[in-house]
Amino acid sequence: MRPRTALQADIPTAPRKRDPMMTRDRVLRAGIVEFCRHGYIGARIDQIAKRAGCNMRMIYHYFGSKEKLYIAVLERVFGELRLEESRLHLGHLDPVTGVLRLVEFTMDHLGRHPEFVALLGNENLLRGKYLRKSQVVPRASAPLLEAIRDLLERGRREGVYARDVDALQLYVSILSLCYVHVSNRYTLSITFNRDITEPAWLDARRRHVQQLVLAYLCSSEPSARSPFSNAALARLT
Amino acid sequence: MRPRTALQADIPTAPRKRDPMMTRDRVLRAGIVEFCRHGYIGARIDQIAKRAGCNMRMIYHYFGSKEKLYIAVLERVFGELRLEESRLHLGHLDPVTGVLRLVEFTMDHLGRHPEFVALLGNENLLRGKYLRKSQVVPRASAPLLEAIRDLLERGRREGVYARDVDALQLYVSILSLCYVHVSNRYTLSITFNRDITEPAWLDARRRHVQQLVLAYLCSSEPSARSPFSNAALARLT
Amino acid sequence: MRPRTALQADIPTAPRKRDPMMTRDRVLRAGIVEFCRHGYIGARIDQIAKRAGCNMRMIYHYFGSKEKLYIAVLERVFGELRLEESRLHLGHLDPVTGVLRLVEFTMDHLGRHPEFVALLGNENLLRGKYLRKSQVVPRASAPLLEAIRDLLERGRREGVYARDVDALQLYVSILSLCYVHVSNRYTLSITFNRDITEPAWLDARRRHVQQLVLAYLCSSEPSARSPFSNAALARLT
Amino acid sequence: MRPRTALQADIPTAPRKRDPMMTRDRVLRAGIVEFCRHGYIGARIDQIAKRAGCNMRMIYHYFGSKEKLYIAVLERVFGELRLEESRLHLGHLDPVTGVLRLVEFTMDHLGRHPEFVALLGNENLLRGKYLRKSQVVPRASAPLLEAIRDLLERGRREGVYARDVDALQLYVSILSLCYVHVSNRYTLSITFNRDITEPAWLDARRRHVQQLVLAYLCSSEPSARSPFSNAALARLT
DNA sequence: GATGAATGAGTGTTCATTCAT
DNA sequence: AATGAATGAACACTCATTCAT
Repeated sequence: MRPRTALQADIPTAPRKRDPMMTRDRVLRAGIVEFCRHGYIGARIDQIAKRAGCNMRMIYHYFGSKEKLYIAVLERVFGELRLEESRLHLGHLDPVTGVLRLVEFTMDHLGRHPEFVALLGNENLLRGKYLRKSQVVPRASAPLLEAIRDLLERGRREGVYARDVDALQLYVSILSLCYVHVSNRYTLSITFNRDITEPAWLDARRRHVQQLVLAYLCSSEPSARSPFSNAALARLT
Repeated sequence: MRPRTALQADIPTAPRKRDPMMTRDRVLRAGIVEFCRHGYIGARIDQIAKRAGCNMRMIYHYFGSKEKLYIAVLERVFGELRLEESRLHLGHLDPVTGVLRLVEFTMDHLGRHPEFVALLGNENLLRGKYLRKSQVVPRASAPLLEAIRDLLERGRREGVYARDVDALQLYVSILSLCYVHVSNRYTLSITFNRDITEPAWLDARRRHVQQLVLAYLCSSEPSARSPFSNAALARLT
Repeated sequence: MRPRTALQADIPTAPRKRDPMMTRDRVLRAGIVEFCRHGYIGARIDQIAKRAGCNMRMIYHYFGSKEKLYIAVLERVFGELRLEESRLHLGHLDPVTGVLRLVEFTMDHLGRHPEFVALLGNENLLRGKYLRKSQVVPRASAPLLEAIRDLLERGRREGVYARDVDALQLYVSILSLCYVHVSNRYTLSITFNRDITEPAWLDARRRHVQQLVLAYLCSSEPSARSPFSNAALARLT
Repeated sequence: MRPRTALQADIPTAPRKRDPMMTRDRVLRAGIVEFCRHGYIGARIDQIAKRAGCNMRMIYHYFGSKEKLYIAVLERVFGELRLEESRLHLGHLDPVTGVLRLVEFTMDHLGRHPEFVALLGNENLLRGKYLRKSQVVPRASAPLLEAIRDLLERGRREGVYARDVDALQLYVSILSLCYVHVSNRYTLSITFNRDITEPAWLDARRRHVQQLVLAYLCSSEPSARSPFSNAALARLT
């Protein structure tokens, strides 16, 4: 059950006559595709207009400028992610299932939206210049962090999680493990001479990441009696 | 011992007279900065010239085109990474120390070169179009993978590593864990309302990542008797 | 009755407001002048824009590129020639009148459009690179050749023309005799130290060319009894 | 027996060491090729340098500027033509043979040097701007005209030529008839959909032109009793 | 005599944006 | 609401030419 999102180019081709909201929406979705594919600077508004099946002038009519359209795109795409995250209902799942579900969802979402990943990467190239201007996005991720914190706490109480883990560090790790093989799929495939976009490799990666995360959460910190204790581990403490 | 590299904007400002190799090098280093900061499309030739303290024409004299300069930049920056990796001498270290060393180095290198990370991100936005054209880069990463494979094998033989791990998966994970908080430091800082570039957070991250990796390598696969086994884990096997 | 054509620089200077076809036409006519005067490489887009009284950008709006504008210019100028030729109605004239009419028209047209001649010369310098790309021009000259063929045949039947002449050879000769004193008027005037653009000389030339062509068509091939037969003529047969 | 000229690209490839006159000559000959092929504006001095197997700086050393090199090229190429013309010794030939010889030579020379024709065309595009600056060329064609005048006069005296012909008009006609199918070979081939550079067509053309010229010279002016006299001829007188 | 480095003024072309209808 | 025309500021790249060795 993989929800479809606006990232696919499923913009209706027939330009409905005189349907303002429709046109606005078509422009926005065309913008998502264009900005994801070419970044902010690389995006061409005549291409967006063409893809939206409307006049370039319409884009200015509805969004005012390239920058404002771009910000609208950022908000839409982030909003979708946060919305879907909220639907995971992590608070209703047991700690292990919850973490695994989050990993699975994150990997699926990024895997299904490689161009959203590209958009993110581009926004970072711009040092967050536009995301910062958004009124909505910066406030939206608190619930997720709270849900993770809750999972970790419950896991500790139930004795299934052995460590005291920072929720943000954990989420950044989960995100990272699900992100780079998507964001850097081209350079990785080239430098390691291996197509890392093939389904078999991606399946292996999902298992690998879930085991990584769980092994960490469920094992205890290294100690003198730990089987993998040695001199090098001293540097970790 | 953290070697400084060309990524910092430490290009001598005084345009030495009639020093061809010097000029070429200054252009290359100015190109690294400009391409890292603005990506391929956003980079401006005249800005590179200005930063290199030379005439725009010189760039074409030495590199022929924006594209060729960009490829030279990619090769330089990748070459540096691979060179430093080779100096880790992973083959001379015991398995645990070796992995920790690799994690440490990767985190340091990416942390010290956030703009190299941006360059990578941009090259992926372009779908690897230019990296693919390089004659050097695609061939350079085999040694690293071989070194990791060797570490894992020795760890297994010595009984310190419990799992049969794919070297590429492991390296992609290490890279990921060291990469995203750099590549996405702006969007993460904004969405989580927390400055993740501050040294304290980065130190915590280093420990977190090293523990994550080691916990995974040293623990055994989940089994029926495992303390953290439960229904959810069935999906992992 | 000498129709004026676009070759003269009679482009209205006042930039009418919002008249797309007008603007397009003004660009085309400005292009004719600029390309004729400086050739393809020497022509400057900004000069064309200035002459057309519009923005450089408009040229790309209407024609797409310098090359496409140049091809449009070629097509316009050739089209004009072929159109006027078709209006001669050679088929309705008796053979002698027809040939004289064609000579007269060709000399007039080239004489009135020395810059079209320059344009032709330049296209040959480029080895026909652009004319070849035209969809229209290559097909347009068949009717003329057919009309000449008809004139020659009727002349033969009526006994007024003594020779069996190839229509293409004849037309190339007529064209040549009307062409070079225009195309090469500068070098000829310099090397022969004589202004060959003065009306008196041009009038003399017209008579000379008409007599040359008619003398050839009406006389019979040299034979043993021919008054101008001699040893040298042997080489002609 | 077709004399070779500098127009062929027979520039020795080995850059002789320290042979000033040699280098100068190589530059000049490379310039002929480049200017002929691309015209004045289109010619690239780095291409000339490369073809001459020397440094761009040498061109400025020997010729001072692109313009001066171009003028030197004009003088060389014109000088060659006039030199060869003088070797025809028209004064020693009987009138018919002389004219035929001149036609033959002109057709051969232009046919063998299509790129010289292009150079001429280009110089006319520039309105003779550079040829005018030459000290040598403008004065060199008087002997040829004198020789033609002598041929015509002798022909009249001997009774073989029936008309009183202007020498310049005749020469311009001969030149024209030998010139356009070379200068305009591309546009003619395209517009008439026929390859006019094939040997068979050129052979036919030579015969055609010689007959055309001789028919004119040897026939008398049209009169009332002339077989080809009709109403239309009235306009010729 | 000979060379490679260096330069400034263009050149065709592109782009986000505004005007007029 | 919607459109096509029009614009000015860049942009990558080129060229004849000069400088320094």
